[in-house]
Amino acid sequence: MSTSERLIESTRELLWERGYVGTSPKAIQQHAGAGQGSMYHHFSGKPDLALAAIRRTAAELREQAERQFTTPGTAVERISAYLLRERDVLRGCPIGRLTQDPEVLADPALRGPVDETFDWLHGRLTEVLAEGRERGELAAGLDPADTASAVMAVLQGGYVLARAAGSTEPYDRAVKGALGLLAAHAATGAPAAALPRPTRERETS
Amino acid sequence: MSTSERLIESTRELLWERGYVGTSPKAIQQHAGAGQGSMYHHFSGKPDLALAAIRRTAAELREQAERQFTTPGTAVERISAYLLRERDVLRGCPIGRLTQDPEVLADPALRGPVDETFDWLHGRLTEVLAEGRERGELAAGLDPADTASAVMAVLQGGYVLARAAGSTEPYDRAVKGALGLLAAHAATGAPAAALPRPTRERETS
DNA sequence: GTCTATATAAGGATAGAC
DNA sequence: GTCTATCCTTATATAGAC
Repeated sequence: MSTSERLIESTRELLWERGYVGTSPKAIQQHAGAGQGSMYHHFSGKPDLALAAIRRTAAELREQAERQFTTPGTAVERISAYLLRERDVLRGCPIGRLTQDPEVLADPALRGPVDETFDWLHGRLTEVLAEGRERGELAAGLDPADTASAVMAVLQGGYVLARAAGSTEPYDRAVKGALGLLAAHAATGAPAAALPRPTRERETS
Repeated sequence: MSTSERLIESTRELLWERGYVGTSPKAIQQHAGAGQGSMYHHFSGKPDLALAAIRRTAAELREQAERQFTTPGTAVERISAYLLRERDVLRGCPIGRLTQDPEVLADPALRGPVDETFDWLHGRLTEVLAEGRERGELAAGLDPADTASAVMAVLQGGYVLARAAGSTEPYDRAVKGALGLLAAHAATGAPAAALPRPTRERETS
């Protein structure tokens, strides 16, 4: 892997774990096994490097999410697949995390990918839910856009609760609770069966 | 207000806005209008001061939440009151925020109040929901503990989404979506009416 | 209790040799 | 492209006078 690649990957790791303020150029260099000059040769500084890292993380998140959405099955099944996907719960969301960094939010370039990622996700989830409603899988009274936001919030909030507890339990409960509510809102006759639930620690995203 | 009080209050503000790593003793002192010696006279250092600040914020959060829970009305109404309460959405949750600070999570003393606050909140919400189920307001199939986690997650996640978007919209949508799902899960005949929704920016918690 | 030195490390970067 | 030297600022205290 090239030095530039290693720098980006190291920055992704550190941003995820320590956030923007908590990540120093020196820490990145050491993690990447690169010298100062090397870093400042490839990138103009910390914000530039962070931008590259954030963009890549955002792109990866979209790819992974899209995989659950294009799965065959009912809307509830696809939403379940998304929420129940194996995740590194205790590390939290690498994109949602950036939301707590005032310097990230203050910089339009850094904030852009964060905002756009959630926007895209909301759009996709809304589509899936709207489709399910049209097919009669979900009650007509369900608002796809609002429900999509609720699903995303359960995910993001589940991470927060899990980190506070130092355990995935609150995350698992929240997902289970949300899917329970969603299944109850399914039009009569729709299966809305729960899928198996593998949650492991320590695994990329 | 005493110097020590001003230091604690300033720390609360800064922790909320910038987090633990992002908050320096110097910044606290300036915000409090206190000198270095003053701060180190009253507190042994940054962790000590942060502990006092976090404890107070946690206590305040509990008091505010308890107010919504002791309100008269059905379970869904009390949950609605809690979620729809006026909040400073774009500032996020002053306790949930700490969850993104590795140094806070790594220090049992600092992490304790965070963990306990969510634990307490989960217990209270579970009670409210269980009560509603017993009274026949909610379907028997609803799991109070899981649903309580889902409600908390919607709140915490709603903050995250709102900050990413720079707008309260995703938060409002998530809450609306969640209450919609919850209302649908109410036993037939229960009112589960939506309450008015005032969300303002810039207001203490 | 508060103020003013003083101190060591880290943050974030530039300059210029190789 | 990478390395070393150097620079200024901030972070986080400690020491001791007032």
